[in-house]
Amino acid sequence: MADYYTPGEVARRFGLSLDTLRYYEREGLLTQVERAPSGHRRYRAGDVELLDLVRCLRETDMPIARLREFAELVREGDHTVPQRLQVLEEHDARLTERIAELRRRQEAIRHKIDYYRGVLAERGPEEKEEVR
Amino acid sequence: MADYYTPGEVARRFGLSLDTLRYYEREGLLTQVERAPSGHRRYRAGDVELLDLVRCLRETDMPIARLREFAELVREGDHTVPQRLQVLEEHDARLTERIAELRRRQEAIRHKIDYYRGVLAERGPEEKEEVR
DNA sequence: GCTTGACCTGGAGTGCACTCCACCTTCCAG
DNA sequence: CTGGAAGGTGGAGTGCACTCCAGGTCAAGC
Repeated sequence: MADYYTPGEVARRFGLSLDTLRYYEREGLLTQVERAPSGHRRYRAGDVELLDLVRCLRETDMPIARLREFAELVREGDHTVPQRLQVLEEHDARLTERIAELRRRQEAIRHKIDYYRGVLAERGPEEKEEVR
Repeated sequence: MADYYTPGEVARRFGLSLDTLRYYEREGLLTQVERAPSGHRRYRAGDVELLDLVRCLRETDMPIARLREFAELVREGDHTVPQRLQVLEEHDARLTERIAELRRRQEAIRHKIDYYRGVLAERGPEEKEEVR
């Protein structure tokens, strides 16, 4: 139990494949990951923390390109906090809008469901014989 | 003002491109669309209604393959209403789960935003001079 | 020492949902 | 009657986010 995580551990923890993990690194979504002398990756707490945010943003559909920009800001240092904040605030707003849209669409779908239920309720009774 | 819509009208109405409209038809997401003798498509009220549902399901991320299955049920006739209902109910449940997940992720993102704001508030005051 | 499982790299391949293109026909306002 | 907009077809191309693969190296228990 050292002070770092192996690729396998990280992959399991976040439900990502090793390939995805490496892909994210190649694409610059993580700060440079340390290596053992053997070349094996060693994920530190900071890597895991950033990855946690990355996954959070990915699962809310932030595109890889935007995530890369964000990761670049992180790499540039503490003076980019205002820009990072802006990225997150904008994403938060998008997310609010997206959730609202999904809710609206869900409403419409539920109306359709109700309509179909009505159809079944109306014709169901007298067709019970016929159908079976 | 006839009792049908042209492709352009339908595309504008739903915010889809003509290519997408034709693509949906090719993929079997619509019931067969009528044609004028010239070959031009004529969308009837029924087509528009189905397309409205299709778009609703697409914008809530139902895959094309599943939409095709649904459209096939529609083409098979009224006796498939129970299956259609099942498809919609399942999608509704998925959607509920998806919305809940987005909300959870949004919570996490907002925590990060608050954290960044804290960072700025703490170091901001004495750096105001320095920064500008 | 050897096997087995985890890890490495560079690069190719995949699946999805469009999107674009070339080239031809049809419609309709002036 | 004509020019431009709208529409048609088949097929190729695109962008995104992975995902897979070959052909190796490394670590650890027996």
